[in-house]
Amino acid sequence: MKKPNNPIAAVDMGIFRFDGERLSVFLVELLHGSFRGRLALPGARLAAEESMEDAALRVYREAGGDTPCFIEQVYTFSAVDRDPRSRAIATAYMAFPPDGCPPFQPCSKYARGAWYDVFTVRDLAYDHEQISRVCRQRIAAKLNYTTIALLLLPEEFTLTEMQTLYELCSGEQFDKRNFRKKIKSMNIIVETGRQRSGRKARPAMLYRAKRRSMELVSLFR
Amino acid sequence: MKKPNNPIAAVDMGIFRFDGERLSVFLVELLHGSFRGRLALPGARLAAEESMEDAALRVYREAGGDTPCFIEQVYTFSAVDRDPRSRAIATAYMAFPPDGCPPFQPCSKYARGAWYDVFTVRDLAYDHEQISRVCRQRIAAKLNYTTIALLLLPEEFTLTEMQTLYELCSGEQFDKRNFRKKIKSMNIIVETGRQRSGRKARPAMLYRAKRRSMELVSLFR
DNA sequence: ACAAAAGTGTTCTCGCTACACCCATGC
DNA sequence: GCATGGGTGTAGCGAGAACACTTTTGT
Repeated sequence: MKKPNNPIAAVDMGIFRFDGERLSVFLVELLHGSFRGRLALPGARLAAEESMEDAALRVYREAGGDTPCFIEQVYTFSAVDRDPRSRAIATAYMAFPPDGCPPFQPCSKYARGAWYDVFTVRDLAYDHEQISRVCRQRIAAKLNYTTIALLLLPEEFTLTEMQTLYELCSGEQFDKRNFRKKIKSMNIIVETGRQRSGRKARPAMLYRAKRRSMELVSLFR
Repeated sequence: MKKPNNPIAAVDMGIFRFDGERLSVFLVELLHGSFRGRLALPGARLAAEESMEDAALRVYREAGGDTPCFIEQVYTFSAVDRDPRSRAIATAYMAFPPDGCPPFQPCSKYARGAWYDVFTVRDLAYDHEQISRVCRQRIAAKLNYTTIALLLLPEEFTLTEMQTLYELCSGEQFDKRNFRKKIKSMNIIVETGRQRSGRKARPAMLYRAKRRSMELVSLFR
């Protein structure tokens, strides 16, 4: 019959941010284990009196964050050989830090941590490249029917930045006039009245989210 | 610090079918444990050398099925008190049996099994009512952007049956002419040429899926 | 002055919505 | 013959797609 050898339950966390130009994920360098020295998503074993959601928030803090402005369970990965040391299943979460939070400083269980472009990361530990890809796909999907973009963008953003986020995640280009018309007609953003200058071109209008929560809306496709 | 007390990993399986009138879920009566005598989704602990997907297929067979025509991971449930006996996390899967499969006969670990209307089931064991609801929501969501309906419908079906499925899951009514026009324009079904008679009204044309796999398409909303 | 990015409107097409009556069968 | 559910078409409207030039700033 089945062996009662119980796998370890763990949480792995994809922390994503968008700075107006690039979508990045926060990776840490592992200090121990067979993947020592490799980059990985922050993660932890599930503790006894802790739900996955609790564990996910703990992992987020161990990575150096305080309170995310968004967190969501993504998928559970359970391939038998995904951890060469011991049988482990990992439930992946993704989270976005709020705008203006201090730089992430991971706790001592990691060598260091830094942000990496989501579309070019390679050679992650475990199956974390796959996990990162699934998170990306989830973000891309949710851009089309929620206001998740407003949680990923900084508090004040330009419409060009917003369009860049959509284009990066969908892999296709949009017409500038149609994009702006669509977004403006949706009643989800307001002009701040302020402008962003300092770039070597005409300053852009800054906008902010009307509501800072993820809502279901019909956007593209 | 965290206690290394490792939770049990389990799979719970929502098996759904649609008979043309009602969406049903297969439930078993538990023989053991604190929920003895109660109805529950089929489930099992994850075995040592088995991925979640393997375990899900095993649970499907233990429930009396052979090979599902659709299976998908839905969500992982991990509330600390979801199992009063022991700390357990459950990854929920949903599956649909193929049309014409023999009636389900669950294995000896259950007292019996039967199909129950998804919208009226009550008093399930553990958090299985919640799991069943999340599966339902997943089905409702996927009806709008995939051809999952064709996997839930019998091999030959009428357009009225298909419309009933959409109406039950979405909770709203559709115009018959518009629904048929939309479905026919999508190039996903073909007429069989056969009709369904025996009802006390005009016989209905029977259709079948052009392809028997779930594809991404834009349908409603 | 020129390079760089911001900003802006109109036309056309196609898909969605609303809507009502006749048809084939069982009883 | 009547009750039941099956089947069909059209007109109007709104949303999405295609498309190019002017404006404002930095250097």
